[in-house]
Amino acid sequence: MFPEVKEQLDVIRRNVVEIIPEEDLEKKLIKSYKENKPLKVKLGCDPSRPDLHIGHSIVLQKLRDFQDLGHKIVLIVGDFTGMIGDPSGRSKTRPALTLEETRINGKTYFDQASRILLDENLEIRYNSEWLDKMSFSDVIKLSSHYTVARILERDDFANRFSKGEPISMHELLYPLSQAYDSVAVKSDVEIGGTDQKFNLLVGRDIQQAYGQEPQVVITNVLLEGTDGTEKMSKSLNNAISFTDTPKDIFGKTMSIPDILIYKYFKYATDVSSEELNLIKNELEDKNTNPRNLKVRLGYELVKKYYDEEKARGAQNEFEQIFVKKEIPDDIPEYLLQENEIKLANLMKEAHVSGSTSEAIRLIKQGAVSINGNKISDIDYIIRKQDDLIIKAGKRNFLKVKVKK
RNA sequence: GGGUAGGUAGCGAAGUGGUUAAACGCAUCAGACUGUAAAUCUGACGGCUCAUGCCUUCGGAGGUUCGAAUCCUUCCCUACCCA
Repeated sequence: MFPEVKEQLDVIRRNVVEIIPEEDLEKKLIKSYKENKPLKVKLGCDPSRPDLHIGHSIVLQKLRDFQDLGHKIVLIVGDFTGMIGDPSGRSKTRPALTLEETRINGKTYFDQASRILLDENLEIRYNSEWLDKMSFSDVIKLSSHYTVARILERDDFANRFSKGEPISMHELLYPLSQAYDSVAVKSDVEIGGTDQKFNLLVGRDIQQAYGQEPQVVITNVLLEGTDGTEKMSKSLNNAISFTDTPKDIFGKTMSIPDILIYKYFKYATDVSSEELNLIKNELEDKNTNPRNLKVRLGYELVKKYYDEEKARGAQNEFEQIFVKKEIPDDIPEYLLQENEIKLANLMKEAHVSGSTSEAIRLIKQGAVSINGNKISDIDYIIRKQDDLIIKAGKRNFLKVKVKK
């Protein structure tokens, strides 16, 4: 039923950062093979930020590999831990969510994750199921299995502590509760990003403390965001989300720094390893314009989350606006009611700008044009005549329609 | 319980009675340029029918003063030290 262990290991190793410890994984695979019993592979999902981005796709893809090999994956929605908020990589305490909010977010999470995962060999659990039922003495018992010194080994806690930033008691419980999830579902393997390494390892210790065989930990690459430096994150405004429009996925891709091109191809798209090699060669060739590879990358990403047609469309539209500087086909419309109105006011009305002041600023800066003619008069008045197209900045268009 | 240092625009961080809508950095937006929504340079960046004008901001509420982010009172919040 399962492929040979060696073959499985090859698939599992691909694109991951660390397998801790690798011998244990092999042992578990051998056992599973002999007993014809799938491994349980756990992933904790953070329901506080349900918007999945292409950085998440790396871990999801790895889960998919396990599914394809015939193993069982368990997604744990941290609806209960969501009330704590994982402090990983954060410098601040995160806002706690209500149980209900985390449930709603959990739902959105799966809708998006299903673009990569299979429905079979998939189990979804909410950790409130067991964590909410723990008594205070259960919590004390759990806490007794770990020490403060070890918790403080975690970089982000250590940093915050030394900088004198607040760390609430309940945050210290986060790694423990996540570890307890592993006990509750008896996971064989847990996967996550490299930033999760600490939490994942705590899972091993806690499982042992509860008399279980410790899980194998697999960490995956973290993808930098479109800014090229910070890790991709919705809150840093550098993420390409699953739910972004084809236009946005393409456009954001075009804005990444050149050095990230290969990494994005490798970890975020479905291109084959042969193609990947070709891309690598092209990138090393000084005669290649990296822009062309970015176009290809944008195309691949849109294709992955939508389809080829949308990918072509997004590419065409991008070239239309930015290369040929034409007006895109699909732009917002505004129905003009007044007989005459100041341009700046209209811009605010139609949400082209956030305020009249901003609109005036844009006009002053020469960013606004009507039907292609630049407007520099801040008091410019629009009269009810024919339909017209206002352009503010590079990609902000508005079609003004006149009621006939 | 005692003590000390703090809470400033989206974020970080100056400013300790007037010329401060508040330095600077990041983020953001625009213009130029380009290989592109990269990089770089320039500018803008609380709101107002843009005006050497008005209004609203410096944890909250009061107060002193011609005038307060700056002084006083009180409340709330955070960190650290001592117990």
